[in-house]
Amino acid sequence: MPTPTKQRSRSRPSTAEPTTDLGTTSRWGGAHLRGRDGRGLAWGTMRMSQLLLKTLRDDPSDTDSAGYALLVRAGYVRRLAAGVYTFLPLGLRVLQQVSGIVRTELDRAGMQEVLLPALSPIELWHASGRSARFGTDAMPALTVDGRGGTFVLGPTHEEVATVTVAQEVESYRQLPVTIYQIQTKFRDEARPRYGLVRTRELIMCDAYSFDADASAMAESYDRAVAAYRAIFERVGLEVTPVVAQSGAIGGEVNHEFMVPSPIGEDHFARCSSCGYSANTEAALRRAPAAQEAVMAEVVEVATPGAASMDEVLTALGHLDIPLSHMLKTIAVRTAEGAVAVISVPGDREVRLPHEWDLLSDEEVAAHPGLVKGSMGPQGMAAHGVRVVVDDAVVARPGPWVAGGNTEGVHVTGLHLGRDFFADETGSFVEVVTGDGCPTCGQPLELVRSVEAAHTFQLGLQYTSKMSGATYLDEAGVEQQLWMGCYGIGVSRLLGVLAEAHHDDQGLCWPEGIAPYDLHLVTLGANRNPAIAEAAEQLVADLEAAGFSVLYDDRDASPGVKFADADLLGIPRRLLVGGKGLERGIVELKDRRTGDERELELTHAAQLLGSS
RNA sequence: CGGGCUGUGGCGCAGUUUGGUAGCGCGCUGCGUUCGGGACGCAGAGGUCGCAGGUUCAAAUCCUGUCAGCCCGACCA
Repeated sequence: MPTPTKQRSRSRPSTAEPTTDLGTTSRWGGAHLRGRDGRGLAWGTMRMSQLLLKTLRDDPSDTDSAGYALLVRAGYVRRLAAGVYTFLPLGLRVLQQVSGIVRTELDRAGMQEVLLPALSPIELWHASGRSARFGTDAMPALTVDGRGGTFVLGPTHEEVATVTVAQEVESYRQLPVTIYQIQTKFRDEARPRYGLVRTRELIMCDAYSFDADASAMAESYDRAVAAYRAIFERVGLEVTPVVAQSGAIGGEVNHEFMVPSPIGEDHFARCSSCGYSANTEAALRRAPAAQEAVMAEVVEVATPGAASMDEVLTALGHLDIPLSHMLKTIAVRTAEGAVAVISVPGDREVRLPHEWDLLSDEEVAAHPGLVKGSMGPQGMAAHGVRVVVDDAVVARPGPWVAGGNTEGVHVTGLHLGRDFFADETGSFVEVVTGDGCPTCGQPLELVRSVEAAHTFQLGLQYTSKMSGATYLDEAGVEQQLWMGCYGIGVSRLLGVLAEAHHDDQGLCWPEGIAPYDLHLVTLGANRNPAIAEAAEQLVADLEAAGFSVLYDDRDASPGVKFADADLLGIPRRLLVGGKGLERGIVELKDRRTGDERELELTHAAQLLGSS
């Protein structure tokens, strides 16, 4: 239920007649004339005969998901360009509902709302070092050249937030402080998809905390995470915060907030028995059970031209070796800068730890001992290359098939501990459903999901580079600010919500998210003035009771009105028609369940308010 | 950024193979009949066929280029 403010006067008659008194519900009496109750949406009534809305019977051709197709068909959003959307009145109302919830929860957590500029001078990005990444895929930012120089259309706001707080904060007495904003961000997305889920222009809520030291930063972080959980709870989405990186390097903490969804572009691993969860880049799995080694001799086999696992398998076809007994070996640079090879079973994908990078073809070619397409872990010590092997290789020491470290040659019968030696072992494969949970050993499952929010403990990453991001401590000593940042995709949430709440007929918004509380439909009002009068009176009663109402006063056929009501997805539909009016009742239908109920017309507003 | 496909009234599409001057459904406007789950009749409005060149007596149709969009992949703060 909404928590309507009941301070509006009851003495505001609703009438279909045009009037010069803008204080009444005139024929122009849209919500925009009626004020807001501080936080939630404007209450009052929107007449569909006045609403900027056109519903579509068919799916537009460019829709790629059910929720997005319905948002377009129901007239909530329109696409202007790839990944760029217009919010029409209904869509904006939903957006405002979601941002209202975000605001309430963040304010409650002690954060303070600001509005940072979308445009920021590129010098700021030079200072943080992030401009160097603009040309890469790592940070596809958009820039504009103006008279004042080059500006970045903000993809995120760590720099601006840091500068802003640095200007205002001078003393430990002012800490901690967390600011947030709800604002449009710009990202030069390579491939926009799924309507509002992956866009080039997006509405995001981003928060930035500043603290005196690491432990205070961690406290702010925990508060932000708790606030984010509360937000997801209120919008009715299941969320799992997952560890986003292995944390092996640098101790940087960060979590992705994953919402399971059919339109998810990510997967995360989840253990239903102990609650372990991590995204696929960070997820570990328990070492497989040890197997007895079957000793075999090392044999070189010619595999001309075979570089990929499949090609090698084909070249060795006569030996009948399963993919899982082949070693996939790739060359990498570790976070410390050392060259290493990682060997995993051939039927698994390598998981690179945080800040480890694949060696480029040129680097491989330049390194003696590394042969692209024929790499193996044996004999690497002689070339100063570290050998990292996955636990599965430890569990089953041999025999393995690997590259022969010579062009066109592979080797069979390799054994760990005899023919090659591990400098480091661990979980280096991407987990798959059925792998053992690293903490409890029960099977993990992979869940398709959307990243709906992301939180970071940034530490001194920005504040150490941006000048003036310091404060004086109790001893009068200058200290650097410890920073955290927290982003939640507000417009993306809309896309996820539409995907999560719909059926074959249309959208089914949850209460508190829907653009209006009630959808009032009349049937036959143009032929029977009594129906129009009854509906007008009901609208007035509902308004007085604090409800926002979408009033279908159009002269349209019943089928059209019903179909539109289902499509728009407002939780409860009220129907005033000839049949019911004879008995003095109005019919109430729940959009989601389809349950119908009759209410006494004269007390309907009261009954709805107390139910 | 690679590979594939598609651009024709507001929306969804046919027409392109075999060049002959644009059509269907929905929507829209007017009038009338209807009216409790996307009604019907009659009369209308609306398109330089993405754009630019070229071939031809003639181009939505053939050729070249270009732009945009979609799908698969790569990538993803």
